[in-house]
Amino acid sequence: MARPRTFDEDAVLDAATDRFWRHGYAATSVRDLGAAMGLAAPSLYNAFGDKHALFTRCLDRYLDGGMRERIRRLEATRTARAAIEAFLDEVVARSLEDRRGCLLVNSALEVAPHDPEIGTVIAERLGELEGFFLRCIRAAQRDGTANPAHRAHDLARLLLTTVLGLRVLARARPEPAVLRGAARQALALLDPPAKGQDR
Amino acid sequence: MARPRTFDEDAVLDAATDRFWRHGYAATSVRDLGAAMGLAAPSLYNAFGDKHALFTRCLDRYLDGGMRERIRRLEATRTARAAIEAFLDEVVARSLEDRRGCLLVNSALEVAPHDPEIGTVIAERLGELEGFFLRCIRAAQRDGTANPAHRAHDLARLLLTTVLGLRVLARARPEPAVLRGAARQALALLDPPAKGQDR
DNA sequence: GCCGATGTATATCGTTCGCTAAACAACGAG
DNA sequence: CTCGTTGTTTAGCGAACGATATACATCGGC
Repeated sequence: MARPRTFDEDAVLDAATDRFWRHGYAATSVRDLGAAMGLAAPSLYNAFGDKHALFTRCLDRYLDGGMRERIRRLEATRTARAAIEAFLDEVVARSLEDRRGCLLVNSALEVAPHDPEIGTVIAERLGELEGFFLRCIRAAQRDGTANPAHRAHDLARLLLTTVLGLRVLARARPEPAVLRGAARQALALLDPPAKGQDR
Repeated sequence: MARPRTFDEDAVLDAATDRFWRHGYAATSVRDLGAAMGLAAPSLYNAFGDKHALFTRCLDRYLDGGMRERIRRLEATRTARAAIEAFLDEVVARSLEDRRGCLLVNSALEVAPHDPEIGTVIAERLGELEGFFLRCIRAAQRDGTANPAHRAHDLARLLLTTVLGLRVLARARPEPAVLRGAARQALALLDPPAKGQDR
C-alpha cells in the first residue's frame, strides 16, 4: 500500500556484514555502511533502525547462514569422527583463504564484553558449537573411533577452544603449516589407544 | 636542560594500556586516554607522538613486561612439563579474574590485520610463545614426561592455539568449568602412553 | 637574574561521527 | 485522478573525533 523498496535486503545486508567483518564494529562508520550498501543514510535508518541494530541483524544472519547450516550438514552426511575432522578442516581452509577471519570470533572479543545482548547471542552460539562437538565425540566414543578414556565434555571444550584459537592465529599468522599442524594435533587427541604401535 | 616532566611515564602508560585493553584501539579516544592518564592533549602528543604511536608503545610494553618475563621465569624454575602446565594454568586463572582478556589477542584480531607493523610485532610474539612450548615439549619428550610419538612442532602449535582460544572463550563465556576442562584436555595430549590403564 | 629550551594549559582547528527534519518520488486504495 | 502511505533524496544537526597554534610555566646554563 505504499512505495516499495528499491534495494534487495539480502544484498545490502551482505554488504554491511562484510564491512563489519573486515573492520570491526567501532571502526565501521554509518557512512561506510551506506556507501557499501548503496543506501543513503535515511534509507538505512528507516530500514534497519540504527547502527547497533544493523550490526545485530548482520551478526544473526551470519550465524544462522553459516555455522548452524554447516553443523547440520556435517551431522547429516558424515560419521561422528568424520564430521569433527571435516569441521576442523573447513575452519583451517576458510581461515587461509578468507582474511576476514570469523565474524563470531571478532565480535566475541570486540563487542561481546561491552554489550550484554550480543554477548548472550555469542555465548549461545559457542554453546551450540560445543554441543555439536560433544554429540560427535560421544557417538565416536561409542563406535570406537574416539578414545573413550577421555571425558567427552573436556574434549568438546578443547575442540571449541581450538576452533577459536585457529581463527585468532589465522588473522595474525596465516601460515598453512601452523594451522594444519594445530588442527591435526587436536584430532590426534581423539584417537583411540593404539595396540602395538608404541614407538 | 629544560623543564622536566610532571608525570610518571610508567604510570601514565599503564593507564593508557588499560584503556586500550578494555575498549580496543578504535573505541578508545584520545580524550579518554588523556583523562585516564591525567594529561592534557598537548602533553600527550608531545610525549608520545600520536594515538597510533602511543598504542604501539603500550603494546610493546605490555608484551615485554608480561609474556617474556613469565616464560623466562617458568623455564628457569620448573621442569619442562611443569612449565607448560603452569603456563596454561596461569592463562586460565588470569582469564577468569581479569575480564579484559589479553591485549595481545585482542590486538591480533582488531589491529593486526590492518596494520602491518603491529601485525609483525604480534606474529613475532606468537612465534616466541610457540618456541617456548616447542622447547618445553622437546625437553619433556626427552625426560619421559611427554609422549614422544607426537610431533613436537604440532604439539607446540596446538598449545599456542589453545592459549589463544582460551582467551577468546574467556571473553564471551567466562565459565571456570569450560576453561579448566579445555586446558586439562590439552595437557592430557602430552601424556605418555599408559601401560596398563586401558579403560 | 636572565635566557634558551622544554613541558603544560587554554582554546580551539577542520573533519567525521551517528543521526534526522523536510521536501520530493512512487506506489495502492478509493 | 486524488489521496494517504511509505521510501528516497537533500541538506545539515549537535557532538565528538584526532590533532595543534598559541601563550604561559618551569627548568639548567651562564
